[in-house]
Amino acid sequence: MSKSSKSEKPIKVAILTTAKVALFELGCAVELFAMPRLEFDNWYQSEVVTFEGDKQLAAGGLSISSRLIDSLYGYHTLVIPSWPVEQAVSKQLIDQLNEFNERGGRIITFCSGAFVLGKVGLLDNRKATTHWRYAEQFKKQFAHSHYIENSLYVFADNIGCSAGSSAAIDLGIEVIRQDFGYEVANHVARRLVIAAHRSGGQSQYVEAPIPKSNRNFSKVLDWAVENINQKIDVGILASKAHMSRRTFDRQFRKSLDMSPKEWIIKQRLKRAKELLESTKIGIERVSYCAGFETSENMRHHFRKNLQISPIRYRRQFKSGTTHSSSGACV
DNA sequence: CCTCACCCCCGCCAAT
DNA sequence: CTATTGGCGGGGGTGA
Repeated sequence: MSKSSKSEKPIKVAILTTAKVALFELGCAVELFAMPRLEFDNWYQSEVVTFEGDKQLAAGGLSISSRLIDSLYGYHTLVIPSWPVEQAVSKQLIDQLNEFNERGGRIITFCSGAFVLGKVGLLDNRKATTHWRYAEQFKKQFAHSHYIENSLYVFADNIGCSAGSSAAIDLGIEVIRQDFGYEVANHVARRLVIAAHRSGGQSQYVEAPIPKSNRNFSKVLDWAVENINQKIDVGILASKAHMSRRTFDRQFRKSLDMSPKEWIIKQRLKRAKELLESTKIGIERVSYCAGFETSENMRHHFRKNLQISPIRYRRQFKSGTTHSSSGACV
């Protein structure tokens, strides 16, 4: 199943509701995927759906009426905004989810929605996350899945989970970025009036309500992103975080489940992708702006991480859509 | 592709 | 006693 937004059919999205659905997360899903956005061609075609009858009771006595379906056939993406953690998943839904997954459908969950995937077994041997308030229960209940601490969202191989409310939007924006590119994602973020670039863009990688010690940690990441075009020595990062090199390495692994160097390369790739998608800057200069120093180096990491060359990556996104200036970097 | 100097990362362990 | 810290060093990855 391809994810191109060219002149093909729009991507069909199902947003699943259930009794006692969390309204904020449901709202996020609707806002991200179901708002009409006439400014974009081929925007998602989304529906709120349920397997449970024509009305669900939500908080505050609000009743929601959504389309009753008995199959996920025809949808490309399923969003599960939340799920009452104690509530069982019906046989029908289990079967539908398995089938949907095997068919190559994409599933993203917000907050407690991850419990559905857990119960179905789709998170076995996979990285996952959920709202921190369910973390302990989640780890206990789904011992086969690899719970990632302190991460706002995880998304890989067509399955994504995110933590609480605002992380849901971060995940949604990431999905939009993959489907429509960097500029469109930014545009949507702007319309939602959320910070697409929260102070340098990276505080999102560290869960917010964590006191002091982690504060400078995220500051350092912000600093790194702002200076991504330069050489970045891990030792410098450690000293900026007021930690020994060894402790920094450990903290980093614990928070982000990757090594500092790995993270830096990810950031460089991200920057390079942005430039390739939204500007016409030459490859040589893109690699320089992203801090790769040489284009061979960049090509190496593109191949390794994205299985595609920079040029081909750019061509993928050249689809008569928005073209912007030649743009200066730094 | 290869090669080589350098840098990173993580297990180990002693110290706190 | 356990938990955390941080120095060391080897093996492996990175970059020119």
